[in-house]
Amino acid sequence: MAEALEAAERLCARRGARLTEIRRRVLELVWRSHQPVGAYTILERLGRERGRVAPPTVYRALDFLIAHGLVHRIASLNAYIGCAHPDRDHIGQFLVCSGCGSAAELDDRRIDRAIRSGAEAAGFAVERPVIELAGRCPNCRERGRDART
Amino acid sequence: MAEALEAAERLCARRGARLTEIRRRVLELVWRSHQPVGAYTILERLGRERGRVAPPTVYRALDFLIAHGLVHRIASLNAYIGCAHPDRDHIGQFLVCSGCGSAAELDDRRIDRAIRSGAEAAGFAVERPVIELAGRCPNCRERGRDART
DNA sequence: CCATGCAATGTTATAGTGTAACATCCGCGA
DNA sequence: TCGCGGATGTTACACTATAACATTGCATGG
Ligand SMILES: [Zn+2]
Ligand SMILES: [Zn+2]
Ligand SMILES: [Zn+2]
Ligand SMILES: [Zn+2]
Repeated sequence: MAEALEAAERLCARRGARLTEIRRRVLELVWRSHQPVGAYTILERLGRERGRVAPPTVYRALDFLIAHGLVHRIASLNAYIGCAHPDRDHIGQFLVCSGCGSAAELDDRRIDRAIRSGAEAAGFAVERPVIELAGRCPNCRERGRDART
Repeated sequence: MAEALEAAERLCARRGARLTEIRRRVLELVWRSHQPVGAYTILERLGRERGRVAPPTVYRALDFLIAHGLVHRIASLNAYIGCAHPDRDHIGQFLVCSGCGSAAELDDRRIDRAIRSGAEAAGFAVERPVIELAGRCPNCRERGRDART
């Protein structure tokens, strides 16, 4: 996580983007959670440090982080997660565990190729794929733990 | 669309599920829209016919329709769309056009295989994939029309 | 130094999406 | 008839996100 922060610093410096205090703090909070985290959870945690914080503050920071690929949004959860490889220009593919709530990022070229060629066969040009695979992570799978869903 | 309604009737009859007046009406409204449609849009349209209708009425109908595969939810749009092949046991893969707002369902085995094998390689068992590909449909692509995004 | 312009943030209010909880109705079988 | 379970009605609320406008703060050229 510390390295994620450093990577973010470097990346922003290189691009001339300003990783301000708030943006940096939001990024930290996203990383600190080991699961995808909701905007209002961030809001609340940020509020503990800085007194009252309003939703736009958090959403603007998230917008910035997402625009720079430092954070991904997981639409099926309305939640946000840090990206471990913001340098690579990539789309996210997510493995979302319904047992423990964790999410891992996958970056499988074959999946990317399959969706692009499948879509192309239908005459469709993919721009922003949303790939979010709900299921069971290795841990939860092994332990046959009760689902949270 | 009429045939979608009939298919729904048959499917529910076969399963002993009750396609009640409201559920049927919601299904019609979903199909009548040629784009993915939001729950509150359905709510409003349903309200025109039946006087005041509250959100749970619509959400319950949608839950039923989704459970029986008659309707899919598109998470990245918070919207719902009718399924043309409710018989086939399938997951949905969607091509969502950011130009005209339309959405087409794709059912590409190769995509399904690619995601399952990719996830499996990470020890992850996929249960409910969410595949929503935002991009340009053939029409909008050709006409270089202005994006809505 | 000051003007001034632009990006970032603060602030208030509101829009949009979805559910909990409990009441009521209605058809069907014991 | 009585009771039961599924469907619907009703109210209230939780959660997610954005619009609109005010303010701050910093860089940059005059
Ligand atoms: Zn990533
Ligand atoms: Zn798990
Ligand atoms: Zn379908
Ligand atoms: Zn289009």
